Amino acid sequence: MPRSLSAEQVEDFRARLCEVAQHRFATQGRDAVTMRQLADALGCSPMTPYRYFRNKDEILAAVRTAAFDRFAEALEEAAAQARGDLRAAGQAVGQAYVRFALGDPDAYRLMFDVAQPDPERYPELGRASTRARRTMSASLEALVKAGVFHGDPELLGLAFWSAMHGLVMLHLAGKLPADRAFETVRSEVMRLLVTGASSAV
Amino acid sequence: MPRSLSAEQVEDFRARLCEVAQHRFATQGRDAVTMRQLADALGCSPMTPYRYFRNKDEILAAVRTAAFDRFAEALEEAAAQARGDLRAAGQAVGQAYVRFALGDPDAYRLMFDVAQPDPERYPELGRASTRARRTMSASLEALVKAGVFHGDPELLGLAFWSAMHGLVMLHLAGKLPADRAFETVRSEVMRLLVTGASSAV
DNA sequence: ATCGTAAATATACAGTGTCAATCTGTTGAG
DNA sequence: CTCAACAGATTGACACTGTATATTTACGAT
Repeated sequence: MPRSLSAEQVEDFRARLCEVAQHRFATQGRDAVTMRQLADALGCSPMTPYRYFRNKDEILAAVRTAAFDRFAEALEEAAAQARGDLRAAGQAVGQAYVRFALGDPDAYRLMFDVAQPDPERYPELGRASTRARRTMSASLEALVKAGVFHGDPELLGLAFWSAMHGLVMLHLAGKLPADRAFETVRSEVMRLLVTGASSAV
Repeated sequence: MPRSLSAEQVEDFRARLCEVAQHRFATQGRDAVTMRQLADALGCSPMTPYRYFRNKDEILAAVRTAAFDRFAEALEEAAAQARGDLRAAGQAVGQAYVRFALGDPDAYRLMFDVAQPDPERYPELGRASTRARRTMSASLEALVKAGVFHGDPELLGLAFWSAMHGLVMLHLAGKLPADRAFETVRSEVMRLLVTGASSAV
């Protein structure tokens, strides 16, 4: 029997490749990243990654899946942190959302901005994405059930998500005036949304 | 002296090229569109467009500039339509925003979703983009001046813009549940924002 | 030592944007 | 009418891309 890669070795190579690929995919877009560049960065030949991934898009899917999972974990942790107080938990999840987006803009862009040719080909990607969304809406549903917010919980969730997503996208695209302005705009958006959601339908 | 292209002929070719390029850039992204495809669609050789545009990115910039100008015009028209009634004018501009985004998703994506390598190289693009933004915030400022909304007008403008942008982006990306849902989510977002903005700081 | 085979590499191909050289066709001057 | 001059279109390269296929390398079992 010839030597064979251990699962550990395989995972190690995949991890090293993903670490290099994540930043490049996020900042330059899928097409601007070349297999030869990635191979150079890893010190291997251009075809070696093909032993660990079917093709370029599978690398992209792996990187995006990892981003969704980290995102979901951050949200879940925030929700768990302030378990007792519903209002605090909702606020914590909202803050975790933007904190993650600003702290790891590569991951945020990978999740919501980088286009993936055939997403349905990668079930793990769908699972991770669903996991993130589930946590996002859970705290809002709780607030409605508790009578703090009024309206259809799912609808409220989409509305909050839309607003936060737009805010983050404009910020990451550099369309918001200055850097300090982000927190200002964020709290303003939140003020409007919370005030609106708190008043009866 | 040899024959020379009239300004009209030049503009005609540029227009035909842009019409073909706009949809492709918007739906497939900058890199997936090839000069050879565009040339085929126009029935010319791959190098002919280079006589009318410096390179591929200049074509992209031209297409995006046109989109911004059409967008600005739609907003300006809506604002002018309901001149007398401030509240109606604000609502009209908001509706014109989403109506345009949904009616011409290609243009919306070109403006806010398609990445342009060196935007600062194309001053016309910046001008058109500024024109659109100016109209967007003007009606909101008027509402604040009239005492209908409360808060910093610029901040309110950014908040409304963020929310609408996020909503449209999620819709265009197919992340909102169903097709009918868009209008539902839109009015919910608007309900929250308007309610929040109407209450005193 | 040598054989079998997994892993890595080398080669090759059809595609890309676009530079540079070439060709085409119109037009004003003689 | 002829023809040179030159704008505009085309062709042919070149260095790049993703990746299929062929080849080489290197290691464990005999």
